[in-house]
Amino acid sequence: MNIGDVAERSGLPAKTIRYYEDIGFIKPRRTQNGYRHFDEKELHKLAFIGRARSLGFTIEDCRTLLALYEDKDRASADVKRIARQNLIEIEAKIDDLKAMRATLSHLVEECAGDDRPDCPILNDLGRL
Amino acid sequence: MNIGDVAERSGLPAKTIRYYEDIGFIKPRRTQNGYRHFDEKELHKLAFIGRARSLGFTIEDCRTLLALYEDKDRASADVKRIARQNLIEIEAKIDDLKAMRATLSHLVEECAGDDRPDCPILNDLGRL
DNA sequence: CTTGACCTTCCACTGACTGGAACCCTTATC
DNA sequence: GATAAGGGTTCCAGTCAGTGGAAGGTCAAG
Repeated sequence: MNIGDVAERSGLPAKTIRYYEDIGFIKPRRTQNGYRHFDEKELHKLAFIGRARSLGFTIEDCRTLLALYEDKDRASADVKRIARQNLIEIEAKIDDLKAMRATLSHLVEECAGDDRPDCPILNDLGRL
Repeated sequence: MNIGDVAERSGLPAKTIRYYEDIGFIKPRRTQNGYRHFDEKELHKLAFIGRARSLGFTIEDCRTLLALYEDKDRASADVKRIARQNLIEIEAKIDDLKAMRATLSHLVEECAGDDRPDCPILNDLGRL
C-alpha cells in the first residue's frame, strides 16, 4: 500500500502519517522509487494510534500504549491505569466546559441582542 | 502599576501580559527606566481578556469583543452572535468528550486490570 | 507526449502561551 | 560603597500535534 491507501483506510491524513513516521511510530519500507510501502501491520498500528488520539490520549500516551500493545507480556493493569487517568481528565474537561456553558448561556439570555449599546455580556466580562 | 501588580490583580501571569502587549491588546506606557506602567483602564482590559479566554473565546474572538467593548455605539446583537457561536462550540466539545468518556469507561470496565496480558482496551484500539 | 494524480522532502506556520538566559533597576542591609 | 534579593527588560526557543505550501520526482491513461 502507498500512503494514500493507508490514509484512506486508517482515516488519517497522509501528512499526519508522515509526521508519525518522523516521531518514530512507524518505519515503513521504501520502494525503489522512494515511495513509502505499508503492510497490514503498519496499517493496524496507525489505526490504533488514530483511535487512541481520538479518545484524547496524548502522543506520549500513545507511545506507551503502543509499547504495551506490542509487548505480549504486558500487564493489563498498566493499560487500565493509563485509561483511567485519561478518564479522570476527560471528566474534568467536561466539568470545565459545563461551567463555561452555564456562564455563557446565562449571559446570552440576559443580552437583548438588539442594536442598543447596552450589553450584559460585555458588562460582565469587564468586571474586575 | 508595574507588571507584577497587574499580574496579581488580573490573575494573568506577567509573561502572558507581555504577550498580550506583543499581539496588540494593550499598549502600556513606559516609565523612564523602561518598565511598563499600567493604569486602571488597562487592568480592566486585561481582566476582560482573561475572563473571555477562560470562557473559551479565542484570541481573535477577544479582539472582536474588545473592539465592541470599547465602542460605545456597538450593537449588543454582535456580541450576542459571537457568544452564541461560542456556546455552540462548547456544546459540541461537551458532546465529544461525553462520547469519549462512554467509550473509555466501557473499556475500563471490561479490562480485568490484573497482570494477565489480555486487555480489551488494547484489543479495541487495534480494531480497524 | 502530455496531463493529472500521486508521491517525495523541506521549511515555515499555527495558538496561546511558557521557559530560560542574560542583563538592568530598585531597595534594603551591612 | 558593596552586595544581595526581588523586581523588571529583551530575545530566543520550545511546547503540542499537526498543517500548508513550494519545488520537484513518478506513474498510468489517453
